Amino acid sequence: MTTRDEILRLGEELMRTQGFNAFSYYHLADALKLRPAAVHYHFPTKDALALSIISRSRETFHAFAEHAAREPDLQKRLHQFVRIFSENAATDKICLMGAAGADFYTFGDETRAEVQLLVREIIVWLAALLREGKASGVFTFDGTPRTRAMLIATNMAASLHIARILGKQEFQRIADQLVKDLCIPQKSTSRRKEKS
Amino acid sequence: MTTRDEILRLGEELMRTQGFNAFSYYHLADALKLRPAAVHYHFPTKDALALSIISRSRETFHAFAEHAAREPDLQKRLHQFVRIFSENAATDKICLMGAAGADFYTFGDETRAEVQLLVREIIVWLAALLREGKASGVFTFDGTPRTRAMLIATNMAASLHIARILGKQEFQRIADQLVKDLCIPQKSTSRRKEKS
DNA sequence: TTGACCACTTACTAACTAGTCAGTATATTT
DNA sequence: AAATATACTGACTAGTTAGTAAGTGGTCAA
Repeated sequence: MTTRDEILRLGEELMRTQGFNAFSYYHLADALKLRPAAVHYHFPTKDALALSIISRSRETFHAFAEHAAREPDLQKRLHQFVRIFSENAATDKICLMGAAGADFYTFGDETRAEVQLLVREIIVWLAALLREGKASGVFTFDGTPRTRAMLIATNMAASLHIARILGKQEFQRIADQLVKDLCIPQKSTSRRKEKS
Repeated sequence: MTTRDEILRLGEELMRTQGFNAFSYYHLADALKLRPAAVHYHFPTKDALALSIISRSRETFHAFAEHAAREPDLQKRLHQFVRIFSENAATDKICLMGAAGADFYTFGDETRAEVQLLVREIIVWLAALLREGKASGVFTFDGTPRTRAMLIATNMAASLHIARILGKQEFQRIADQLVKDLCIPQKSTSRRKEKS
């Protein structure tokens, strides 16, 4: 692992635990046994670092999407998505959407655009999963796949905050109900509902 | 309005726009035409300020709850709750739950406890509304009122992040669908479903 | 009118902040 | 062997940070 990658990894971790404005180049350098100037060598400004962190996270999500595409069971694919957040809840991290959303107005234009791109890609991926799942009768929901994707994404993002504040056990409660809502068309009847 | 109140008001605004670690006592003092030491006079440490901001926000919510209790129509009461967030979306603010959740680990123990109290109170209030609404046939949902309250609270909190990142119009989409989910028992059939 | 209290200001500190620049050791290329 | 590029270090700056301490002007009560 290169120094650049280590800075990005630690930078993202600090961003998602303490917040982007709660750590400095000194913190990064100290933890990686470097001088602060070495961090500036790789990322001239802190905003450039933020941009690279978001960009790297986009690539990570692309890799996830590619991996998830090999899973034919759409319900399991949804679970893979939920598991990303579940792992974050376990390590007291919030997601980049939550972290970058909070620090949004301290970023420059380019970085904001990158955050926008990341969120859009997540929503688009999730909406496609929901659309396909609805068409094949695996998922049931009202409204457009995109709106439903945003409801699920917001559930996941903020449940990481709730997990920090009220306790980790709350995450699973939220996630389980969310999946239930989508996967059990009619709980009290056995009839399957199909629309459009 | 006293200086103390002005500091709290501005502090909360900055916390919910820039983030708690993105403003300083100098920023507060400068905007209020004071010296930084005057801010320290009212709030000795920054964590004491955070505690007071959260505490004040709890009182604001208590006042809201008292006001909302006078509304007999539960659907309208839900709309009043959603309107709080709608106003925040319009002014590019995130809610205190979202802001405090992001900065959670930079707070001291007392302040964290106060954040926990705030979130718990919101969840308890919302769960009570849902329970009452389900019993009277106004709302329909699966799972416990508390879990459903957390799903709705997370939708509201993170939709403010989404509104910043993707645009304000996204908030209303999310809010409308959320209300629809709760208030329209069966969209394609006219049968009412009751459980427990 | 004295004294006490309140809400500050002035002046300060020590630590930290992002960011710069001139070097330097090491490897790679020519 | 010389030139070049990479990945740094050391030393630095100018500005900002939270926080302190001593003093000041005003109000109010005894």
